[in-house]
Amino acid sequence: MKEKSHLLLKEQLCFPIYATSRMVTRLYQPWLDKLGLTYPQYLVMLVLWEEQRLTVSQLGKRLYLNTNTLTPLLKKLRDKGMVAKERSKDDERTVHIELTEKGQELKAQAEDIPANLLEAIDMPVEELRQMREWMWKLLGKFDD
Amino acid sequence: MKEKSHLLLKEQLCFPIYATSRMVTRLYQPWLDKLGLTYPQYLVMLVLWEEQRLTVSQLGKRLYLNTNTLTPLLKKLRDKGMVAKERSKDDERTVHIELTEKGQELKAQAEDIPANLLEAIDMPVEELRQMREWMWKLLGKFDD
DNA sequence: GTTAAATTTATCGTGTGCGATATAATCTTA
DNA sequence: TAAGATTATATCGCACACGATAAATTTAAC
Repeated sequence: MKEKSHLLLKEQLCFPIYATSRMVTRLYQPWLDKLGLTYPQYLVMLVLWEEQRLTVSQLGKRLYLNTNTLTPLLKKLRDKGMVAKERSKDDERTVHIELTEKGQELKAQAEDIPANLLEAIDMPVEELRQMREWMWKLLGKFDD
Repeated sequence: MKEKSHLLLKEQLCFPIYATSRMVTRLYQPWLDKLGLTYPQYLVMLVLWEEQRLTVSQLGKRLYLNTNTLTPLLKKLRDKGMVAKERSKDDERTVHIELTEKGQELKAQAEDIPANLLEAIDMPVEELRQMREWMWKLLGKFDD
């Protein structure tokens, strides 16, 4: 008996995650444009709005991003006046990233974004919550 | 009474989708390296293994990708000898993408990938199935 | 205490994604 | 049937991601 191939696009888990990720990023665009941020830059700001000040590698751990992504991205955020970079005096290898006043103020303009996105996505809140939970679980498996 | 901010990273849906997408792509890497494919290239091959021959825009619709992504990607797949490009005779605007024999043969080497990924992800099948279903539903909302 | 290993950030090269625009071919309709 | 709209693909520019490597600093081993 011939076995069925498991290579159908519809059967993959990977593909809808990948496509949904890009789709969600696109949904953010109109709001992020108003803030002058790209989507990954917005993620960095989310973390900083929670923490105010942390090192590049701490940021990387929170967002699962390496320095080869973060370094140029942070440079752009600094150029926009959103963050300040300061090399630590204790350990000259580490660089602290800190919100500027301008970056702090931007938070107020971002407060509506989550609600607007929820509306655009238009799915039952419980399903979204469950998806979020499962994906965090999945991410947790590869925290190293 | 002061309202709680909804800008916490843990509360966002967007972020785990984004991070999980990159994480899953990383999990594919070792297997895709053996095939000499990148992840988006693999997605194109998945579609072609189902359809054999279709136009650039049909591919784009299936994968939610535009030509500005597909054109250079298809050029690379052609350089690797996986696909052939042929401008249609009926309508000279359209370009047909077709599997080469080499591209066809690569499918056999890919057959194990889904099972290996399932193992690596190590989540209950039912949860994965449900996630997949919800994400396809989400994608469907923005099919235009 | 000197040196090798480890840590932290930065740099480089390749491959996407995607908005904006260009180009060429086809269709439409007055 | 010819101008204008539409369609299909390609090109360009910018911003990630990420593997590989480098550079600077600190830690650890001897």
